[in-house]
Amino acid sequence: MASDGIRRRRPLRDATRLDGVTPEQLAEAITAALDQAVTAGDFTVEVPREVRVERPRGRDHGDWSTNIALQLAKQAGVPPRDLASSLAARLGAVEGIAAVDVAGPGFLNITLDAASAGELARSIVGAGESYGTNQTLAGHVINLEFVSANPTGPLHIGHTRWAALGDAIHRLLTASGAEVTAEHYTNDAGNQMDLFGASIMARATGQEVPEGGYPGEYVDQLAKGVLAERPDLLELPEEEQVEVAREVGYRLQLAQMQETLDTFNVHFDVWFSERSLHEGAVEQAVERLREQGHVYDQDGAVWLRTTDFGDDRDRVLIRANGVPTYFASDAAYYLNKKDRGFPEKIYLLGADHHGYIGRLKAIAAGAGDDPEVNIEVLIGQLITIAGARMGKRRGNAIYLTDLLEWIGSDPLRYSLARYPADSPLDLDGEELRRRSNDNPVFYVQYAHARTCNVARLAGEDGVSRDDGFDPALLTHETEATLLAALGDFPRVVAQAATLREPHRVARYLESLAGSFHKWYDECRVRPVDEHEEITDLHRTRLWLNDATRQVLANGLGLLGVNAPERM
RNA sequence: GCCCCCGUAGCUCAAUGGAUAGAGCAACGGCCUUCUAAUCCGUAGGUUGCAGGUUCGAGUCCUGCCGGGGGCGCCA
Repeated sequence: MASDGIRRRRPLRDATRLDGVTPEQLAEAITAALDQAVTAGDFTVEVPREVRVERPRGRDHGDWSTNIALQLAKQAGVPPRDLASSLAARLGAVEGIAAVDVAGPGFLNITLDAASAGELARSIVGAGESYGTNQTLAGHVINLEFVSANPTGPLHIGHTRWAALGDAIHRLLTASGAEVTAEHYTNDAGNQMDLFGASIMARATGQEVPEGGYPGEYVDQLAKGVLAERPDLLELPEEEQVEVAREVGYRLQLAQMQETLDTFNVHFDVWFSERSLHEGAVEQAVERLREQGHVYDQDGAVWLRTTDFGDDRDRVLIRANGVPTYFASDAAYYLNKKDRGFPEKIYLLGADHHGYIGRLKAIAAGAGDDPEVNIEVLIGQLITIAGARMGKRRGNAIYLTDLLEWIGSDPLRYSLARYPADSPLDLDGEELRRRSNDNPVFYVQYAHARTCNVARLAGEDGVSRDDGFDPALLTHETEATLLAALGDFPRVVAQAATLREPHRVARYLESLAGSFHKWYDECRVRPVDEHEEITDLHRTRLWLNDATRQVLANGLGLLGVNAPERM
């Protein structure tokens, strides 16, 4: 809010309703009404600690509704509609509530008066970027791991969905008060790295890549890069050649991955190297699990008895040849996260890794943790993007860089964040490319650009928020709808964070953009021409316009999508 | 064989156990000397795979089938 020292016209009246009527206040009012009804002897019931207020689908059911009467009717031994009527009579007297209706089997539909509802516009503008943040997950300390690619090639379509969703979940959890570390586990140890080095070396000398190596065209580029950095490569002793190719190639490839993710607006706090676990941590992890009594030796190998914790078979930690398995690294990594002080560890894995859940939980249990509390695995179905060009590249891989060039970061991120992770997805690439309302991202972005345009032109006309605000003027049906949508945002954020479902934010934004466009169509913010006097109606609508801009921007920000000022 | 996910409009997908199951695309029809027509308004489109069960109420939860996808290495 402006702090220009100028007194506003209605400080006294507005001061009594600074935040409008929030869902939380409504819930409290309902609880109070229940208490009063019980005290008055209307019925006897145990008043629940928390009453839920929800936004009905349609405006004809009011601004907010609650099913509390339906829930308590049985216990109270009173017909639900009677119980609802008792509450309605008491709620109707609450300041800011214009009407309370009993509907259907016993729903309570609550309609706010325009002034109370309209106060929200000013609250949102005042809160700015912080509107929507909440404390639902306060106190949660979370390690969020996603993507976790091998650094032996470019990120491909399989990583893309998790990059978009993981980053959005990171933002959602943080916005809901959790302390989150976004982490990428780089699988830079093991046999595949040697194959990677050998593949680069082969291409550097014009040979075919070895059996099981990496055939992609990018390996040629890496070979050139390695040669540019190490012109002496081919003069080195043969054993050193592969090692140098591997290490320099690794560095180049990792840098490229990081650059691509940066372009995709995906950010990690920690890039964790698997190698760092092979300097003692893996052995220590095996010993720690052995001390807990879950490790045994058989056939020359070292096993973890994961069947004790629900896995369908035991797993090898150290092979008979003395080399630790990938699973052993995972165990060490888990203990490392635990030691670094993360009670909650969230893993985002592709559907092809779902067999890993049992093993990860066994590790947690074996380490003395509670798998149901300390581990959360989100499994995402794989996606296909029809029309994606893959013919040119060997290996039929679709790379994230291709998708970024072809579709663009915003439409790609938005499209991936728009669907729940566990639904299989088949997107049409050409549809995502089109700069039209075929793609909902432009619908939402256009709404944002429109709010910016309105604000800019209104400013040129001399309409200023600071000159007046009278929420009682926001009486149009589309204004009530828009305000109700704006008020729902914090709950949507909290729910999306709790359920780890960013698509709820996207769907919400589409609905909000729709409410805005309809309002824009019906209600003018600016004077029609220079002869029309500027009134509080113009100014108050500008508040509402700017509040909408803020929520659209905040919501798009949670998805890692830009909010353009012009389109 | 065992385990996980999915099945909703012609297509891609929504819907904290709630009211008349919703959007977009595709189809058809209306509004541009307009605060930006990437907007808005309207028409049409459904036995939520099938059969039971749980309850005031089920697309949602439970059981069994049918169909699609994925997973079940001393690979990573």
